Amino acid sequence: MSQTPKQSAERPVPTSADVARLAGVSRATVSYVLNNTSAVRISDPTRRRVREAAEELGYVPHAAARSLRAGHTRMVLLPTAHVPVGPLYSRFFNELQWALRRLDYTVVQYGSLGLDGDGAARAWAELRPVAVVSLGEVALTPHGVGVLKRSGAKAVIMLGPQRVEGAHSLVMDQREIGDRAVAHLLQRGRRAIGVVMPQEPGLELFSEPRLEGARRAGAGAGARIEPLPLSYDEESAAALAARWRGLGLDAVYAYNDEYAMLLMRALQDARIDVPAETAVIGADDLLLGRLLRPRLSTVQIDMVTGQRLAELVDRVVRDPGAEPERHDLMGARAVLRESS
Amino acid sequence: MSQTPKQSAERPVPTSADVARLAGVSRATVSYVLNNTSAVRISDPTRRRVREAAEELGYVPHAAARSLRAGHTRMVLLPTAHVPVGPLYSRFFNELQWALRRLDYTVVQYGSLGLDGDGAARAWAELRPVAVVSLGEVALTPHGVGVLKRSGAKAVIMLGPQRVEGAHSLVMDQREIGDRAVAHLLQRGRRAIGVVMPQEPGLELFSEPRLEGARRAGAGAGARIEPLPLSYDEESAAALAARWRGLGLDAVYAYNDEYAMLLMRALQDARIDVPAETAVIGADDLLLGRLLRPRLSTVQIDMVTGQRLAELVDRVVRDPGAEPERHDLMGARAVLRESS
DNA sequence: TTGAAAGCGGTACCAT
DNA sequence: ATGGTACCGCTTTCAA
Repeated sequence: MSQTPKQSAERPVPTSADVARLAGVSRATVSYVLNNTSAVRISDPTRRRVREAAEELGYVPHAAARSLRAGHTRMVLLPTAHVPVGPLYSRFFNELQWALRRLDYTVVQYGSLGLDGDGAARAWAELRPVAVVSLGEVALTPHGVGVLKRSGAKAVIMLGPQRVEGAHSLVMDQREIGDRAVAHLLQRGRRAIGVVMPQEPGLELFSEPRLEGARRAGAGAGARIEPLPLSYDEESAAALAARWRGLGLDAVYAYNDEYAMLLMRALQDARIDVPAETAVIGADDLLLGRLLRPRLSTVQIDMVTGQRLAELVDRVVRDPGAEPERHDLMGARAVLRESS
Repeated sequence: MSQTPKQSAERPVPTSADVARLAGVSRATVSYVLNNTSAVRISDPTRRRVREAAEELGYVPHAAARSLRAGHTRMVLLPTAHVPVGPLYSRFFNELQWALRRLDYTVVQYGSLGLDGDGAARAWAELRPVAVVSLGEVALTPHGVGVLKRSGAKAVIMLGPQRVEGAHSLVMDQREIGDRAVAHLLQRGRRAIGVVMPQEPGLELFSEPRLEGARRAGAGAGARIEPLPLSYDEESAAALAARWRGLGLDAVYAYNDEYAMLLMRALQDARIDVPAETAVIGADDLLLGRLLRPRLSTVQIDMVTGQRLAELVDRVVRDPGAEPERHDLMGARAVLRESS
């Protein structure tokens, strides 16, 4: 036991048949004992022998074999491309994992970086998950939804900026955020508004609709809306700040709090007064945004709770026949602090 | 096709036998065609028929059945408890995922929230992954390593604060970080040093060794080291700042940049001059730390690249017999900005 | 109370 | 060039 098991690669993995042999019973009995099958009475001595044999061999059941036989899994697949950053997101994610586990699902995040919509759906379908919950980073097509359902997925739930045919959709309309931000700036008397567009890949799904929402809000008031590409580094921010006065803007909605903090600092370093000369607003309501001076105004976003989403998953799994629902669950409101 | 498939739950999932029947060939032929088996010649017309049949039925192979037959998987399991926050970590994570996919592994994150070391190892072993890479959030015991290896895992790699018997260990000695931070403060002439201890759960694995490193560095110079519990909210920071002068400290190492930013702001609001009265240093070298004034000094941490880790995984999988290696791969160095 | 055996969905050997 | 079939590990009915 204390010896280095360098031959472990050679030794075959113990199966229930090995346990049965060692305990002197049949494989059926092993299964009954280890699964506590209530429909069958097994004598206590036998139970003990089986348990000891399993322990001694270090037997661990083979999940694939089990679910193959069962014809279904309890796997909930969460496809991820980029691990999303931000405390809002990660709190949601942890909640969801925890809640699903409590409902006896196995939560598996499947890295789908570099797969297109249909290829990804195929790869997911091969795993025969009982449910797929897409957080919107990987585009899900109606065809992809069909593939998943035909492969036995009871629930396909899309959490993201847009609704997908055939899937239950939790629509987080990102346009709301841009809308609220710009509406807030308009209300503060601004009329020439920049909208920061992050250059980092993978954010377009969020930044584009936010810009659209900003445009919508601006159009109603005859305001000017100006997209501003920005990379998440100090040089890019400084460059933008250097040509700021030439842009003729009196306000900026900076995608989220991180970009807002970055840009606000660059503006201040370029001697542009915030908020007097230029108002700044972010989004996400990060704690860190309150640490700068002036305190950063922001758009607070209501996120669905992991608990609620887990309940939806479970409900749809139990009753897959129901029509795909569409919930609009995003609420967003501007929070005035000091930067706008 | 355009009709709502509300009966989809009823329709059985198509198997390769269904494809064979529709194409008028045997299951073997289906397998050959769809896997492009080179050892076998199949006529082009047959190939086409099989492909069309598969397409028409929406056939997707069953990964569990395949790996059951094959006797092994290409799954690399990444257990996660809390999704870690921070750009450093998420960049590493994305890199690792990408690099492993390029090496033809399937990357699966398995949520292990609320499982203890051995229970978690068992749950992982059921999936029969070819490799397990623990990022240190879920404690891995020597016994757990044994379970995994006996279940067929070729590589068990532990990336974390401490080495684990039997596993390849990439030791990121967190003590280094506390050590460097305090050494830096000593060098700046400070002698009474607070060490922020986050109260958020799940961080002890990092905060405790960092404190230990701080103590070690302080002991050599006869400095005073004072642990300071702090929650990640403004109230907690304000409360700590309010009693700051009573603590008699002239410097603080604040766990990481986020806590450092929070505390520094609270100190400033309490009219404690940074760095004159109290020096502040964080860790992680976040971009946001440079946005505060004074700019936050920090400890920069070398993280192993995802690429390198993926290569290690692949190497160990190919040659599982090799003795577990132990790499000390953490480099850390203090970066003087303005807050210390 | 326990055992024998079928079968889940693939793959690959051996025939034909 | 293609088909028949044994087998991977486990669960579950049916018999004994």
